[in-house]
Amino acid sequence: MVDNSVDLDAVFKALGDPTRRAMLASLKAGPATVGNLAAPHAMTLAGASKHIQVLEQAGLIRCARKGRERLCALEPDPLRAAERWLNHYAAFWSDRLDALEMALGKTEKD
Amino acid sequence: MVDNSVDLDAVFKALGDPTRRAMLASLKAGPATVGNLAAPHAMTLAGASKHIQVLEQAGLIRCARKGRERLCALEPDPLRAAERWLNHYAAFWSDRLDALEMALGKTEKD
DNA sequence: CTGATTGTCAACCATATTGTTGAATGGCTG
DNA sequence: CAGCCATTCAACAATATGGTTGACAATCAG
Repeated sequence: MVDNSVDLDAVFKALGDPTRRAMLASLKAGPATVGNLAAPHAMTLAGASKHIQVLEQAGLIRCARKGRERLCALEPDPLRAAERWLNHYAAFWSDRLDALEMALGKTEKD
Repeated sequence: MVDNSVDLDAVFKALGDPTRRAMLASLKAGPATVGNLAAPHAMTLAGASKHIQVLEQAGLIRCARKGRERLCALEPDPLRAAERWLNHYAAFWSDRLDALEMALGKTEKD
């Protein structure tokens, strides 16, 4: 029941930005500071900080002060929840690939 | 290579709206018309039509005229691409659950 | 204490998103 | 043809998003 309280809206919205997805990818290597996450992304620190807040609100990362820095780490639960949602579609991935053509031919589906 | 030309930005953005996710869920039962997809979602047909266009642009569905209706069907590739992206994080789902605490304790990660 | 580093906050701008209405299109039906 | 049905288009409004700047708070180093 780990991923019950996950807000898929917030999670998918957060994932819908390449900067944020890149930040998550960076965090696969381990926890990182805000400045660290911001560095590769030609934008101000304030801008990056906002992205990080979006990720944190979505529950995708968790952050905590460490001295004057802020350390952020990946939080896997929401990703798993998203993956689970997508998995409900796994049944389709085998067949049904041309559902549209079939439907166009049949007009009615039994 | 099926899911190569998939725009994850568009896909995740499209998934970041509950109305659109619900529409996709409806389409699991089989192809449906615009009116059909719109029906459960207290909004004008024009509004629903826009959502459907977003889904279509993201490649998540494919639509075609069928007489005076427009028939839409699930297109699984982008969902699979999204799932694949998430899967790069699967390695985390076993351990690393408290990476932040560990990092706070250690300051350096070797 | 002074000053540099790290990050956030508030205000602001430009653009995108979500939704509405009302008119228009395309297609079936009598 | 006339009219209805399903859908889209255009214009608009409200709000959200992504980004900037400049001021501020907190912490570390000397």
